[in-house]
Amino acid sequence: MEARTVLKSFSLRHTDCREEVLNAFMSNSAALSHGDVEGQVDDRYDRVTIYRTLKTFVEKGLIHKIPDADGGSKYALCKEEECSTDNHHHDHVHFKCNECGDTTCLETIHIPGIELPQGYQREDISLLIEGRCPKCKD
Amino acid sequence: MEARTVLKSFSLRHTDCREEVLNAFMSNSAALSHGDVEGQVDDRYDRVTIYRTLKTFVEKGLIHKIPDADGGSKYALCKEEECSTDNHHHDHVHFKCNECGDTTCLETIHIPGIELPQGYQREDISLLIEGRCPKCKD
DNA sequence: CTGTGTGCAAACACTTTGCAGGTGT
DNA sequence: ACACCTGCAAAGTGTTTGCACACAG
Repeated sequence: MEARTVLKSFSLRHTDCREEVLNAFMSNSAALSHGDVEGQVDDRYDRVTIYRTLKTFVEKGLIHKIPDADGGSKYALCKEEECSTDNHHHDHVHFKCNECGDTTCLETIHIPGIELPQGYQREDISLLIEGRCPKCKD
Repeated sequence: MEARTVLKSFSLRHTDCREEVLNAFMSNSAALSHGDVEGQVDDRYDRVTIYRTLKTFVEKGLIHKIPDADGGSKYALCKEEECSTDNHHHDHVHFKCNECGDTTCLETIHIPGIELPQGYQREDISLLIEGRCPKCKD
C-alpha cells in the first residue's frame, strides 16, 4: 500500500517527512529506533520532527512502541489487529537478537494466557525474548 | 537476614551506603527505582554513589533490573533462584500497577514455555503485565 | 485562511565518567 | 598498605518544550 494512502486512512496530513518515515517502516522487517529512522530518511529532517512523527504515529495507532531490554525503544508497524487512536492491542511476542541487535515482532506467536494471583487485574502485557535470530545463529 | 551478613556473603565490602540501600530493598515488597532508593536512604549519599551501588548489586547477583514499560528501570532483590556475578536466572512475571505505580515480582508465576519459530534461539526472556494490583482494584 | 507540521535553540531527565581523597579489611 | 568506595563536577545520551515560520487542506 502507498504511504500516502495509509496516512490518509489514519487521518494524518501528508508531509514529506511522514511519508519517508512511514516508508522506512514499510520497507524494514525489523523494528526501528529513533536513530534508525533518522538514518534511513533524508538528512534534512530535524531530530525533533522525527520524534514528533513517531509520537504521532503511535498515538494514531499506526506503529507501536517496543521497549528494549536496555531501556531504549524501538517502533514497528501495527499489523492485523485493529489499533486506533490511543488504543493498541498487541499480544504478540517481540524478539531481540543479541548478535545483530534486530528486534522483530513475532506476529504468529501469541502470548499465552497467564493465571494471575487473586486480586490482580491485567490490562496490558508485553513479552520480550532475547537470543539469536535465524540469521545469526552460528 | 542482616544486611551486613548478606553483603559479606556476596563478597561485598560493608559500607553505610550499601547497608542502607540493601535495607531499603529488604523492607519493601515493591521494586524500587533509583529515585525511590534515593528517597529512602539518608540524604548524605550522592546520586552517583547510589547508581554505582545499584550497578554493583546487579553485577553481583543481589538484585535484578526490571525494565519499566515506559523506559525507566526498577530493581528488586533476587530470591530463590541462584543469581551470581553477572549470571541472572529469572523466569518470573513482573507486574506493574497502573494506579499506584508499584512494580512487583510475582515470584510464584513462571513464564510459560513458548515455542519459537524455526531458527530462533532463546537466551533470555522477560514478561511484564500491567494492570491493577489487589490494593488498587476498586 | 486556519490549523497543523517543521526547524532551531534550549531545557530536561537520566545515567556515566574522571579524578582526588577517604575508608574497609 | 592496598584496593576499593565515595563525593563532586562535568560530560553524555535520549527526549521534550517554546516559539516563529512554512505548508497542507
